[in-house]
Amino acid sequence: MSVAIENFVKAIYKNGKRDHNDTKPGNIAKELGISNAAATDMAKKLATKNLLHYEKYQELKLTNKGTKMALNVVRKHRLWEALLFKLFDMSLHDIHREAELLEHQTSDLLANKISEYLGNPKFDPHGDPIPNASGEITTIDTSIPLSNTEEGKTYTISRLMSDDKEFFDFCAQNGLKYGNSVLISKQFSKNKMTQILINNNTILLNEDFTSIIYVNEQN
Amino acid sequence: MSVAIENFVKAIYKNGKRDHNDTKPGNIAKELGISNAAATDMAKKLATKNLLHYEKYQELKLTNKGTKMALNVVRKHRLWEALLFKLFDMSLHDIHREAELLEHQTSDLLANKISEYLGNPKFDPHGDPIPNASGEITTIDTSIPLSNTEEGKTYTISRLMSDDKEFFDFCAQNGLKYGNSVLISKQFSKNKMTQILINNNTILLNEDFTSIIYVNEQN
DNA sequence: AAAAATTTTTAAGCTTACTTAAAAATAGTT
DNA sequence: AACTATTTTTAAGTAAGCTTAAAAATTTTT
Repeated sequence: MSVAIENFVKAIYKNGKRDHNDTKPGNIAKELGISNAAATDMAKKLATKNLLHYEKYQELKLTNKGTKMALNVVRKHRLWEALLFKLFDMSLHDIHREAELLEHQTSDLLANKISEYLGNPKFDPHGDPIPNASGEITTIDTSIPLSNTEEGKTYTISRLMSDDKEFFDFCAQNGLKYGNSVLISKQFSKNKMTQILINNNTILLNEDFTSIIYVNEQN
Repeated sequence: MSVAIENFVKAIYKNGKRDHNDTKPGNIAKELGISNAAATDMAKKLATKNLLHYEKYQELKLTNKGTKMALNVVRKHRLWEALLFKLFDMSLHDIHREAELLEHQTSDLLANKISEYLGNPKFDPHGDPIPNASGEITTIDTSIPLSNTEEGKTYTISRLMSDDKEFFDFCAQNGLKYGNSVLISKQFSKNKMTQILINNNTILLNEDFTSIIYVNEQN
């Protein structure tokens, strides 16, 4: 299976996981930076390969086979992120970009070796869960976006759901890192801003950020 | 530049380094597993990109630009081999296969990070020299094939110049490994066999093997 | 040096993964 | 409900990197 196909099923998988699950060709096209026409073509083709269900004008739905393929690519991506993060001093954004390419050129054998070397980690450096070799995500995700947190409580950062360089640069500068603690100083419901205390610094985040930073409540 | 192009210049580079330097399209085609026609087409195309000099029916010759590209790919290949060898328990053959794919999906930045992490090694696990970031091979290779050694002398294995699984399996079983010592017990000039003593075992090698195992004399 | 064998080149054609442009269907707005 | 805007689909076309088959040139053999 080609890189284009792997990326296609991966895009459907990711878009399907989101709030407003939109997996119509146009959204997948946007995700991949290709034309809508190309996405429709590919969707039809992958339907014949039993990777997804295609019905005109409807959302694209991965079959079990398609989901398995997507999870296998996601597994390799996240294992590479974890390995590069451990070995090298590189920004999360750079690590993501390298993993985006390496994920398609990695045998199952190598993926298993990386996993073993890292002690079979359950999460990558963004806090995203790493599927196991069978394509299952065994961890239960109880985390919530920062936008849904309560004033005065303290949380642990569990996921940074983004690929964006500026976002990661901002995170790196402000200690917004997987595992770190944040205290919610104030929730401004009107303009959907959130004020947090982290590393003894007070910072103010807008919804763009509070919707992609996930946390778990500390007990 | 595409994977096909990178592999093409790499194949010319490798074939150009051999004894009977044959870089005509047919040999490159054989190396890459494509048709002669495809190799001729590609050669013409790469000439327009200033990667090689093409003259009908003549050997293909890399330009400086082409050589630089080839060495950059070779560098990434060998750095991956060195890294995988260090981190994981995998056969040299498997390591080679993974590196063959990863080499094309590796930024210069990542290559430099790998090199740095490994302490800027000069050789990969086969003993092949690793070009530096400028595409230069600074080491001087004084090694000779086992077939040219003298009876009674002891040598250090410096290179295993092969990609073949069976060869590596044989090497692994018999302690034929980069850095190990071999004593030449006997050279049979008639049938070009060589008897060596390694790890207290006497083994007999034919020319297929003695021509690709390189060694340095121990003083 | 001529004949035979091999290699290289040319030509035509294929598949993959795209593109743009226009037609058809759906979704949003008044 | 009708009109408008957007999205999806269809259709035609392109570039990369191959293929096979046949013609042209080179190399090897006798």
